[in-house]
Amino acid sequence: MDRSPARVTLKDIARLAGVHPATASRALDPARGDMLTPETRDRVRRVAQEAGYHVNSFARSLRKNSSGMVGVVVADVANPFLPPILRGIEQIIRAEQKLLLIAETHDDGGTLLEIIDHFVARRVDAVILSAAHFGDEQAVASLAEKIPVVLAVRSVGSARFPTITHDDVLGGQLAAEHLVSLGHRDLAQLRGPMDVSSFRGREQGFAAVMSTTTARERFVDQSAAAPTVEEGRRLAEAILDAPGRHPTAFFAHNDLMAVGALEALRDRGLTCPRDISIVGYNDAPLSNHVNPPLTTVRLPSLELGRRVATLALAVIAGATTEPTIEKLPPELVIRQSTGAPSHP
Amino acid sequence: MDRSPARVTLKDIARLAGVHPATASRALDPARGDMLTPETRDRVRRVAQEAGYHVNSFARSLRKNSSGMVGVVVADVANPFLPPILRGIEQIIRAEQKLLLIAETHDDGGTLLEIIDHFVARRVDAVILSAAHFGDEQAVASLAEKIPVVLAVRSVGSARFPTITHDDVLGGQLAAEHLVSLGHRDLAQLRGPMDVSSFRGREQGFAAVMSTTTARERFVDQSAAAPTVEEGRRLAEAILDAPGRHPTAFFAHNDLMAVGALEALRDRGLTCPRDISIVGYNDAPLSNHVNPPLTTVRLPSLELGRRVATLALAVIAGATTEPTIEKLPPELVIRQSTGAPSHP
DNA sequence: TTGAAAGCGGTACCAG
DNA sequence: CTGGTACCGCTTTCAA
Repeated sequence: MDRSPARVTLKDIARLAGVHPATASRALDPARGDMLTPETRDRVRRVAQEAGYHVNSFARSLRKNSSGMVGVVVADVANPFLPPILRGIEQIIRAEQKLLLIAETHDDGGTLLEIIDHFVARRVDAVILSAAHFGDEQAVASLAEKIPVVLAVRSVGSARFPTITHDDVLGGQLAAEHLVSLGHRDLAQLRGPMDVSSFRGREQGFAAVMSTTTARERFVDQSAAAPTVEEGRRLAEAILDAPGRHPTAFFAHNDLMAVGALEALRDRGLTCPRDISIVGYNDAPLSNHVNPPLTTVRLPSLELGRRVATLALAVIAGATTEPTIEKLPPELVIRQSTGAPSHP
Repeated sequence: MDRSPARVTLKDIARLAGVHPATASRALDPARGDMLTPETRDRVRRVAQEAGYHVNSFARSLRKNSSGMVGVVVADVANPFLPPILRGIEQIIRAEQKLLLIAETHDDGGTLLEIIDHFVARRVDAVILSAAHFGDEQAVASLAEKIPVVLAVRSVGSARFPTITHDDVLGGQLAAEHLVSLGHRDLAQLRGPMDVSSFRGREQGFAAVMSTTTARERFVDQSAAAPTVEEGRRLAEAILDAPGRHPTAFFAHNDLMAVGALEALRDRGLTCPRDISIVGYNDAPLSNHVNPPLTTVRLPSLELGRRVATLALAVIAGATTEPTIEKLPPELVIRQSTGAPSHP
């Protein structure tokens, strides 16, 4: 396979069509095509077509100083709630003829910095960051000096940047209210990583409801290092194995963690929801098929993706970057992992 | 936010360091750094560091005619077996200081063509294609004339291109042998889209075993339009609602389809595995937590990602593109959705 | 409406 | 070891 057939350049097309490169450039640009005689334009286009011409996007980008790419930073592609967000973003971005550059941090600060460097070097038109931690404000600020940045899903704490998240506080409230209204009075949270705004919000929304009722929240001093099945199991075990009565309900900050808690129950001969009710978060795929089907909080992720991409486009276009922070409302999905406590 | 602080260029660094741009260029390139006096080199590097210099990758790429990016085409990011593959690819690619460009086809041929165009225009160094259909051979061939292409997961049928897949035929065999050895004699496949090599392979592996035993495979004329829960349910329903006795075992070409079949059983008051055993495929997240936990076929996906990326790198480096086709062996994971037939 | 020329920011080659 | 120079392919003034 000979792979360097000296690619066709604009000059070639110009020569073939008997015009100046500048003219060829105009003919091929839809926006400026009508500066030419239709004949010239069509001739050039036809020649380009036949010769299999493709612009060299480096040259174009170098000249225009814009890459036509939008960078997306996520913590972990494997997180099942991301795909709908990515899809929403992609729908909007592709409609603009731009391409998506996706990178993963694995929640590592150093990797985030590296990725930012890459994105800056590649002059992406904007960065959509959905992997922020509370500590990342500096890094984001310095990035934002160079490239438009939009925060998705997770905020950095302050409202310095345009941000679109799910309303995690409301989500935590919904979970708490549901459990309290079922009659639970002794509840515990299985908390996700506390340096991420999403989990912090859920924690606060939940706690806020607790403080206005006769129910009380079990003090748990640990939180998950990552929102995984293993960590959910670990936290649940710590609570279940503590001396004294166990709580009658768990609010897990994530469906995977909820599943981990389910495992811990099962190991101890407890059943859900008879002994302990569990609310998850995200409505991950198959969470309606685990045993028992999970009561959870569903997020408008596709919509979030679309909005965040639209916002990014607006910022690229130079819309005033009022640091809005918009929160999309979640929805409680009641299934079979929650019920009234059996010994109230 | 002023976003055009006239970015620092190599010329600026050269001026600041009192050297010629060409020298600055050499100082900043690790590969050519030792052509200079250590003092000059370090001075330039320090200046660059302090000034916050980043190469303009367009300029570099224009000159080098290489983008430093590898394009990955997938059918659907939401498919839960993709993340480990992507992770494997990313590990290898990032180690090479290259970036990943990810695009989705949604299994649409037109979209594939568009994406290919984008990738060609952006001069990605290589394309890793894991969204191929049997009909795509032409498109791939024409792409391969311009850019190194490596096929992942799905082949196009012929062995014209370097390809690394899972061994789907073996996977189908494992499923069939397992069910037959449990005593099943009347079995059916819930087939995935038949224009994708993976599903075709599974079908053939399964059928091959059938033909060497006394078991027989129920004729089912439909296959899934997409490997989803809904399609799995639809196919299962068609079989269950057909007149006469139903088979005692299903081989679903995908875990999601298996879950759909589970739904269909439940609706009809049948239970798994007592009435019908089900084998899934992929070992998707949570497939060990559905009810009952799925017997399935596990794929070495991370490994596949790593190999395919390594292969892509080799092809970029100009290694002879002998159109190898390598197949990674899957593994049967026995859980509780399979058992001996109750009325043999 | 079209052509000429300059330059985007680097890198590579040749000379010194 | 370093400087000079040309040029990668395209877009964009400015003139004609």
